[in-house]
Amino acid sequence: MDKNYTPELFESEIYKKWLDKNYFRTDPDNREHYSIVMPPLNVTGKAHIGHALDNTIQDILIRTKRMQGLNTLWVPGTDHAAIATEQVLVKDLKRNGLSKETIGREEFLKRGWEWYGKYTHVICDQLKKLGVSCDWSRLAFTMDENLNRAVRHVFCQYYNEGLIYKGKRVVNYCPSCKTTISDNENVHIDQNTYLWYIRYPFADGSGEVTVATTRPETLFGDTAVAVNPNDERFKGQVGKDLILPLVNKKIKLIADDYCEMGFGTGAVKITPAHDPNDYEVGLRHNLEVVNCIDDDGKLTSIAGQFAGMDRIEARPLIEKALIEGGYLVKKERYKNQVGTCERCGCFTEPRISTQWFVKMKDLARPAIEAVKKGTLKFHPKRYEKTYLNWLENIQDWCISRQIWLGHRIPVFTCSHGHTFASEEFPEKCPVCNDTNLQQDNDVLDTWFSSALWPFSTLGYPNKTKDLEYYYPTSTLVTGYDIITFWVSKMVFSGLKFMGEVPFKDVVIHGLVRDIHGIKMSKHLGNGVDPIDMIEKYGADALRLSLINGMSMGTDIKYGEEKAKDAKIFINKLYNASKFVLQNIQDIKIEDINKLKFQEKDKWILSELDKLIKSVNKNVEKFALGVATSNLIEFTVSKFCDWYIELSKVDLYGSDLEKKSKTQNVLKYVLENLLIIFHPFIPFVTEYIYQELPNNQNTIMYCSYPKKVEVKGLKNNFNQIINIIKAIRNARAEFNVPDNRRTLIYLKQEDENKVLKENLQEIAKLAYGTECKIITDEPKEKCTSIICGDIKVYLPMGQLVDNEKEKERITKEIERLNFEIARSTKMLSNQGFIAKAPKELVENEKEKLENNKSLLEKMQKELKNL
RNA sequence: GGAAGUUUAGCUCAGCUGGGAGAGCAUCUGCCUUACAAGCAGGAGGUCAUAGGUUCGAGCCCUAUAACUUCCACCA
Repeated sequence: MDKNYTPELFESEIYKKWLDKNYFRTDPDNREHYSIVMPPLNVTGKAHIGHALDNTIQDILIRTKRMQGLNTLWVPGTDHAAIATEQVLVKDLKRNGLSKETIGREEFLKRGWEWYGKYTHVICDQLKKLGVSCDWSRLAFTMDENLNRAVRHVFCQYYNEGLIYKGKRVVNYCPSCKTTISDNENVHIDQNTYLWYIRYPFADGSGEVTVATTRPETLFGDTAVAVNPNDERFKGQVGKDLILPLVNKKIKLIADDYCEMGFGTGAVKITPAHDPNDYEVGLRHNLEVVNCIDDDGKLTSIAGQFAGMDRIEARPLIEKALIEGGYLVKKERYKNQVGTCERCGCFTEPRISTQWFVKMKDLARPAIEAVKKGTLKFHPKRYEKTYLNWLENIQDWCISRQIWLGHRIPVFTCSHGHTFASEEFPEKCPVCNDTNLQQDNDVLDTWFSSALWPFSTLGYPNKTKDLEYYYPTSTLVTGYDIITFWVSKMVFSGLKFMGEVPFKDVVIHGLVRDIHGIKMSKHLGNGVDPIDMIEKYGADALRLSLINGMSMGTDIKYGEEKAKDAKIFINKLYNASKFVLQNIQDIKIEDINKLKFQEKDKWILSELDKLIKSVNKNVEKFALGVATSNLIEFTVSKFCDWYIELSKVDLYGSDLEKKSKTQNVLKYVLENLLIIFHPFIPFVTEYIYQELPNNQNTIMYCSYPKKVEVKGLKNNFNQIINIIKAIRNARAEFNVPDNRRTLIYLKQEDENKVLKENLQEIAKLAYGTECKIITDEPKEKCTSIICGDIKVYLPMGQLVDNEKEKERITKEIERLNFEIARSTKMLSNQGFIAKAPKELVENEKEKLENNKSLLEKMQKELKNL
């Protein structure tokens, strides 16, 4: 082994071996299963650090369950990310002076496939670098033929059950992406704008009504002005005609509850084509719908001189025209929220259009039930609220998108106007046998296909073995940002088409932010590239740095330092392993159960036992960050700091039996440590494991321990640790440098076997030349330390001076007095005695007694000086 | 407008069903001890956001307040 940990030397080689040996591959059998479907990765670009986190969590769960002997399936997959990919392609065409329309739908789709073919492996390769143990033979893509079939099948079923309908609605439309987007993709941002107060004169010249608006440019689409029916100010005027400024056409003053009396001027202009509320009002009052903004976000011919101008750019000109016409009453600064397109950031337009919808009410109900009944659990639980809140206020789902990439809506119309949905491409109209069929032009929202992910990837709509065996999947891991987007849709789809929830546990993790807590973005350039981190520090370090200390569901502040720190720790583990390996070359492996342990062996084994149990428990609870800190703590503070140092006494000693025993314990502890660490840092653990004698082909299939399989681990080793620590303390207090060794005298009140067994260990770890048990006070000048029943004398010659010694003891006496006072106070509290658990009271009493006797001893010491 | 989260050492965060405040990094002191100087040993550093309450006992439970963050929502 190299002197230091150098992951680049073995990570890719190990991954290749895992792949070559087909270790990730699995098929149904008679074992219990554990399955995860990977949230599909967008084939638009590189993996980011969020992907690294998401997939590390999944890999940890999968590897653990695999080692626990379950039939473990992890399905990887990619998503066609239609809108994003289409944008990239369109941009590309534009660069070459082309457009979608010039090359046509077929050619465009062909280019889409080329793109997917080219970039799928890019993102998959990046995941492989991370060490993910998913079954690559099942790599799925939302536009694979089988998944397409699932989409069409589901669509047709919805359609035939009347759950899908075509309807006119005001939807969010992005003029730059040129498609409808869902409410989820419509991001509201704060905006500093103005409120324009515009005068609408009555047609009969009997006065005017002033309305306030944030969007003067939609004025051209106004078809009414509304006031509240109870508003006294407008009594007798409702029903009269108003003149629409700039357009000079007549519109009515109507009364509708939608208009709130206390707000603005009490009158609001109604633009049914460009505002969802106004549209509703329009329906109630049978108003005309006038489109004044077209597909490109430009004003239509109704806007007269402004026709053809961008709606935002036209605003100041319209304002000018209003002023000139004497219509503008005033303009006030105003703060409000506007919708923007999540993808391109430009202002979205609420727009009336014909779209396809899924009726949600009935689908949502069982999905709500599932969480309420606990068949589906969120971790942490608080995210159930996000989920429930959304489903309980569900709107119908707009599933049509005006783009070309993706699943084209399988609805056909014949020349006689018969419309029907068909799973396969139909030859003729089922009603009139007409063969002249026209397919709907729109494609489906990408989430429509991802909603089916947990079963479409397992073979649905075919009744496959995989589907039968692995569905419902066990755990879904994803970020809180797509609970409503995706998780909820999978749940109602799973319940609807499979009759069961798609997964039992939903593990929600937070977002990875930059070191200042700011969201990483290309725009800000504050992103951390996971591949960079892997190249610099290794995949294991990246994984560990993301997981360690993470609290599930909470955002992570991440900086390169974390990867560096993780690498430093792994180096430590690597070196400890190197030490063990170097010292067990001549090991005679024995049954660990048959060894007669020394106290220190029992101690480390009992610590290992605690560790294993706690890691088991925490992984079960998805508290992965706690599990890693347990693992690190054990490795550094138990194994390295103590046991390895202690083991040197026997390894370098002349007692061969002790040496062999120690070798066996070292191997046992290291091996178990590697195994429970493996899911978190798979590469280095496999690498080291391969160096161990008597191993299996891979650590991946070692059985994951539930506890240490050894009896009789009770030990009294802590007193030795305490003695060593006390000596180190005392030495530091007298400023004795570590390289200056002294004799150590130990005086015991009673015969102490543990002490006798560990004299060399104490000497080694407490910087002694030798450790002697004495019966009388030593003659040299010493400092003395009281450690329970043991009194330690350190002959430190000149360094010991009485004043300093007095100071030290006085300090200790002060501390004891404080402790005694505290205990006494507690024990004299009747409430405490009566109500606290007995054990606690007993403990307190014992502590008090101990401290009292220690105090006595210390006082005697002080007197002697 | 509704909802959730966070507030603990200089920094990043742990802290279980209430029972003497923890880790890592940074910092200070001493050490190249043959696994590791990417290291070892020791130290300093906290009114657990604020104010009340419940309790024998509160970082933890309850109520208010403040600051920050996020999600949801059609108010011109």
